[in-house]
Amino acid sequence: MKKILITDDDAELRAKLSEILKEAGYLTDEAASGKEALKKAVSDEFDIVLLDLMMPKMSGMDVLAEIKKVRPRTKVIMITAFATVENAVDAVKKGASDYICKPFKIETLLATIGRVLEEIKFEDSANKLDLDYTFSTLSNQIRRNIIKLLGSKAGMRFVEITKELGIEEEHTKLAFHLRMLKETGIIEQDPEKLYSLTKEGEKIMDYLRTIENYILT
Amino acid sequence: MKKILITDDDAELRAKLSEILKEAGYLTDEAASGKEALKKAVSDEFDIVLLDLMMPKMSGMDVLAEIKKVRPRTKVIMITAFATVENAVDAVKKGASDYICKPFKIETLLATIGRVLEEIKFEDSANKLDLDYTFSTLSNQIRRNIIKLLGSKAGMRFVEITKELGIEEEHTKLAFHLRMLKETGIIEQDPEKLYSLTKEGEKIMDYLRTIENYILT
DNA sequence: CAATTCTGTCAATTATTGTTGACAGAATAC
DNA sequence: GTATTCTGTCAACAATAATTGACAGAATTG
Repeated sequence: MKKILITDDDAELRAKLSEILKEAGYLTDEAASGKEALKKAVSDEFDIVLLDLMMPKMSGMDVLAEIKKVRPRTKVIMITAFATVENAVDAVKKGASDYICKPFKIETLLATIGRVLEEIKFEDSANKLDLDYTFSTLSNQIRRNIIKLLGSKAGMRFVEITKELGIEEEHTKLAFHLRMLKETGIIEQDPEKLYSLTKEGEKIMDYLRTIENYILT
Repeated sequence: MKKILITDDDAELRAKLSEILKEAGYLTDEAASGKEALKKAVSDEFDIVLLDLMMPKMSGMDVLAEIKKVRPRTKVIMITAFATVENAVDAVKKGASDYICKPFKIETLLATIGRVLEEIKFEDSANKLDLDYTFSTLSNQIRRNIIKLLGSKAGMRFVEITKELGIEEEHTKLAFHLRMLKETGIIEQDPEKLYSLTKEGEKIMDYLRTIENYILT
């Protein structure tokens, strides 16, 4: 069940939208001001936030920026009565997923929400693949050790690595994991056969460090 | 090759210790003050830091605390001429691995270092097992989704989970992963057959969140 | 009560991962 | 140049993980 936060200073409009969206199968919550919207978006995780630009005090644009900062994965749909191309472009640049002009038809809103939710699905599956790949790479001790080793010292030779890892007797094992890491683009070899982390590899080493510190503390 | 940082304001003693430790097969570096020691320990990762308590300016105890804060896995061996039980207890509480009184025999120092290194080895292997287990659990998409789902909503029934994950047709698959998660103590079931995360599971969900946020940003 | 849905287990099968020994060209040492 | 060490490949095998279909008791519905 997807969660949508409706932000508008017009209580009547909020109530109406809330009713319609609930009928359409969404969970809804309401916020009367930008400040309230921000507060709710931070404390609770919404899939979508509907945000009216022209609200007193905090401008919708600022709220948008703040929400995206704290909840990068929450999608924000801007709603405004005074549409300009500049505003729209600005909003999208700041991370808005879409931009609707008042007055709008309910179908327009529902269609927009549907489209944005499709985007979420797509992004999620892309991220999942990435995570699969990352976690399965990191689920092996030897590979983790290789990554850490090359992270602390770039450009090592084959023997050097076997020695550091204490697996001099099992060099084929090392060759296997090195090949794996090479195929997945985590490490690379220069013409002198020295192994180093790729950019991607450094990123993964960072994840590893993050988690290790997390577990150790 | 293990790296040891020797901290003492007596240059002669430092040089002597450094020579001995190098002969014993260690990499060494020296620091003349607590401040210098802290700086080096932060910028470089040492396995062991030898720390003299009675140094001008920053007290050894403070340096100890700072080092452990930044480098929780670096082991610190305190060395002091004025040993008291209180100091020793205090040092160990603050995270010192051992406590040696001046004057000491070289054999004592080497033995202490050897013992502490053994501890590191032991801790490392324990951590590695933990990491293996964590990563291999997380390397499966379905399990990650189950964990996230139960993290957002504790106490779900079997069908509910299949529906949320969109695998109504493959219920045996879900049963398999649920059993795995149950066996590894990540999730549990109450008498009404509702599934929830265990404490351990919540911890693992935290790791997952950490990494996901890391990857997404 | 009968029918149906829910919550599994189990065994068989398949897919994926990891290990090992045999072998060999390239580089280096002597 | 010869011997030795380094840096692999390859195929066979072993171990582990994941999927699937058949089945069944428990709970719920009607």
